[in-house]
Amino acid sequence: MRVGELARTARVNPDTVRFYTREGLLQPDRNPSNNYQEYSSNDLQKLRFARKARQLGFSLPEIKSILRQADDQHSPCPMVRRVFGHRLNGVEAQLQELTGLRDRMKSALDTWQSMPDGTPDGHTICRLIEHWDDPDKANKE
Amino acid sequence: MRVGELARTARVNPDTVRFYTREGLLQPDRNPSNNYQEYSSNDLQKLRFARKARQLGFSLPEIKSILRQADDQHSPCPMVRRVFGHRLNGVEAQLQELTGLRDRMKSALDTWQSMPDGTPDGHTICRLIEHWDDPDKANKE
DNA sequence: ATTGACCTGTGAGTGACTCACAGGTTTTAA
DNA sequence: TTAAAACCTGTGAGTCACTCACAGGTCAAT
Repeated sequence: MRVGELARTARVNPDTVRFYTREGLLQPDRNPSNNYQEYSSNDLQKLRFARKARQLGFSLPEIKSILRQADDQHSPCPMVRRVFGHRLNGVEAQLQELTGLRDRMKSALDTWQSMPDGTPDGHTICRLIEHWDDPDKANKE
Repeated sequence: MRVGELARTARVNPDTVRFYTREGLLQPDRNPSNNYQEYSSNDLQKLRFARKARQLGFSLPEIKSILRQADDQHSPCPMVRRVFGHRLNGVEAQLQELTGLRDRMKSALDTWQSMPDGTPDGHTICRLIEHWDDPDKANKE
């Protein structure tokens, strides 16, 4: 496959594929006749993995070394284990925080929902902002 | 308060405070004698709100207009409602995705845990990458 | 009076893309 | 067959939300 096809099947911007290739995450062959890049299904797997890993907060250098380790079947990988463990902690924390904030948003939206449409609610926003750290107050009159 | 104190009490980098001020999110008074910026407790509230909103994925322009609406008590705010609703959807989706990925990470880590330390596990990484979208397989022999 | 901790504005750097451009290639379809 | 559309190439610049560095001004404490 070439960039466009790879990008389409992985639902990724072609420029991202090119960028990852520049950065060495993907190492496609080259068609010597036209200098086009030729990606394998292995590259597709790597690309998919990279995108998921990015969502989890891994950096490109981290992803790159994980991918390198995977290529080299014969080396142990305490590093990968460490990075994974570390990231897992971060993800858990983020998840907790996000859940709390989501609930806060929801109740704010509920409050607004119960007001007739078009009602001036600068006050509600104000209260929301003022008591953002204090969810009980934000919901009260 | 001046930048330093505001930044300290909100646990934010002073440069971020300066940046938000440049961007118009915060509008401190100026001490005309020394040209220093003077922040109010209202600014502190706005700053705290802005940081939370950022975590929820609001952009700075979005936060800015929410803050503007809050300043202007007398205008309705269908826009704020819309932006909030929109963001809430995004946050929910992100939360769902993140939860799934977290579980995937956890089980991968469990698999690795059960192997003696230092064991070459390139295979596991490979399997993890190959079957990243297929959680059942990633955990099987 | 000097040190050190603050403040000022401006400009550059970061990470991870994303877009724009100029030019070469390949596919489609008239 | 040829022209147009749809690809590909590299490079460089733009984006967002910071973050750091710098050169110089201000202020409190010793």
